[in-house]
Amino acid sequence: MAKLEPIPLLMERFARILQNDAHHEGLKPTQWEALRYLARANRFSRTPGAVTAYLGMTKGTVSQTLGALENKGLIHKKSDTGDRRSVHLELTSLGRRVLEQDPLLEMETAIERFGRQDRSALADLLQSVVVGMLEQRGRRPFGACKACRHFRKKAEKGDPHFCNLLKLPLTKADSKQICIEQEVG
Amino acid sequence: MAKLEPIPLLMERFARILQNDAHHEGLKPTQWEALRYLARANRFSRTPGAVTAYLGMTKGTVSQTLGALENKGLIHKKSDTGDRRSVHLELTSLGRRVLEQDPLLEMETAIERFGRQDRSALADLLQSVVVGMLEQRGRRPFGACKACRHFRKKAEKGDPHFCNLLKLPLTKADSKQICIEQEVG
DNA sequence: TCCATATAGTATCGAGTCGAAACTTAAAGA
DNA sequence: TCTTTAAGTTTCGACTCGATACTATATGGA
Repeated sequence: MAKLEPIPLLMERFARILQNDAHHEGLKPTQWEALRYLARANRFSRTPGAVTAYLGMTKGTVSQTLGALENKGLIHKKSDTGDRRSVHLELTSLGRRVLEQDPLLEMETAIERFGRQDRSALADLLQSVVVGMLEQRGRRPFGACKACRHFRKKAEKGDPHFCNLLKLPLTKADSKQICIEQEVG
Repeated sequence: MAKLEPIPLLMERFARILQNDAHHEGLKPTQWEALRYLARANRFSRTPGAVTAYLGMTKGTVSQTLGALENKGLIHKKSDTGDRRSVHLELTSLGRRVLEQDPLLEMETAIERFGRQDRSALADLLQSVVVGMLEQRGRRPFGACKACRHFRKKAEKGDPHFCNLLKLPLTKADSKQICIEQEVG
């Protein structure tokens, strides 16, 4: 193995490769990121505000990106029946189909060459760094609902899970998705 | 530690953080990348063509980015006295000063929390992934001159090193910088 | 020598990114 | 009710980015 480059520079090069790959299917890198997020976010977290917080950008920029996705027919906007200021976002079936061509999947082959141990070590270190950097910047982690301290597991078979923050029942699907409100235990 | 996210998604989030951080000092992310590259490239590799190959973008885009850096007074263009098609790029002293404010340096604190072993493991895995992805895409690694198979170490104290591809003598500084021609042993 | 071809780089176009700031509704609180 | 806060959109200007066309110079034959 050749001499190792500094970690920040490796990360920068990595980020650039991802960025370049993400110019496919007529979508831009940021549009892919928003689309991916919406596919993984639970129903409380599929709003322009949540996308803004997740991506860490200004709401104006995100509004434009979501507008572009809507124009392409990949997402659908629906205003909240309760709070009429807020908007709910849903992937369309076309949006779901496009996501199957996600260029980020290309990365899998470059990672498969590692064994389970190495992959797990890499994921562990990366997650530490990412969470650390998010904390430094005062941002939420956006982890899975079920890994949140507000999550209450169903008591008996057949019951729903429960979010103790929003005071709402949760389906199994909800609990697997990422949530803007997530707070680690 | 919370449940681990998939590696591609961690990388995506990481890349986004870097991208957002890179909107400082009046520079854009791509401009930082080009500036960083030019600070680390040896004299054979400080041309628009080399920057293009390093960043993996089209030459038109890179030409514009370099134009922006020149307008800001951070780099200086000089046409080659031999081949009058080609251009040599140099950082100005202002460019060097701006680079001291590089937002990528912020990342250091998030990495310092790890021990030597973890950092080294992370660098090792990352470099494997990056090199693998570059190979997949038919791109050059752009490693350090002295790690290249064309590199010939100086025979005696006082002598220069030598590049066996370009048939040119190399200073110690040259040999530490990154080279577009680099090929691993 | 002439000419085709390749190479280094620039210019232009159109869609999109991005932060900043102004703006529009709508909710919430005093 | 009046003010403040919150969710989103709109507009602006500089820049990104691939695609395409273009200029100028080099190179390698016939």
